[in-house]
Amino acid sequence: MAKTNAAFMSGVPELLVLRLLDRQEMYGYELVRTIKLISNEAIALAEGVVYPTLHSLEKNSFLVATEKQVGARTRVYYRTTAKGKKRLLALESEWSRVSEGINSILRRIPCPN
Amino acid sequence: MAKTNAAFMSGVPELLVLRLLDRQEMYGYELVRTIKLISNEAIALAEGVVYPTLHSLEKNSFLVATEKQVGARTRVYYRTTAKGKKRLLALESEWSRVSEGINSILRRIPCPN
DNA sequence: ACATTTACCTATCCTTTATAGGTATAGGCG
DNA sequence: CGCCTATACCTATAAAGGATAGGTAAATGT
Repeated sequence: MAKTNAAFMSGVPELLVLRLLDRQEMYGYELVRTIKLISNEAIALAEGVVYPTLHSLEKNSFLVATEKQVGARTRVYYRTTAKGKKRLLALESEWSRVSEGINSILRRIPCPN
Repeated sequence: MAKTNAAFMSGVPELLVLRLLDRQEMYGYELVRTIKLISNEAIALAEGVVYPTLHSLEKNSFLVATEKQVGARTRVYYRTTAKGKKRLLALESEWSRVSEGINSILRRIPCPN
């Protein structure tokens, strides 16, 4: 039961997964731990969120999967495709557009009333 | 048919509506225009999003409504309650936590491979 | 031996935004 | 006057996707 991130999470799993996999190939369980770690515990995506995200991204050809044997165990590594890189750029620009829009509203000094 | 903001919008209508109404009381239609304006067109919430948000916030006692006659027309003004102000603080802190978590991941310089 | 961690997965729930309508008044313009 | 646009409110339904809660199995630690 991962700590939940109530609001502001729509689109975030897709963005972060694409971003990390664009840096280097990783497997699902690794993504879960890494996102939690490098966001300073701010974002904890449950496995039940990450795996469906990976499958959906793969289905849309944003990612490709490669199975690797590690001892007797199989890991499924993912990396971004060219299409996935384009998708990532679009999401990043969407993120900066929206988050800056929000921040520009939040930054306004409240009226004293 | 307002321009749509595909992703990254969960929790945003509630946050922005509360934030603006905490500054000064406003009515729904005014919120729609104002949010679009002061976000530099980055965020356009349709009326079909704003009105249900207002009703839901009012139902939860985060807002109170006051009807005002303007000529022969009725405007419904909303302002935050004490409970709404607390809710706003919680959402703001949640927003900064999540958005900083995301940005701290996006900021990482990509590996050259 | 047993519990925990690693590693994968899916089904269902639930929230809530998006879309697409609808009503009615006010105001500008030819 | 007649028409269009802007103002101002509203709701019903669709659609998406994150949250939760499961489940399997191997590896590792105690």
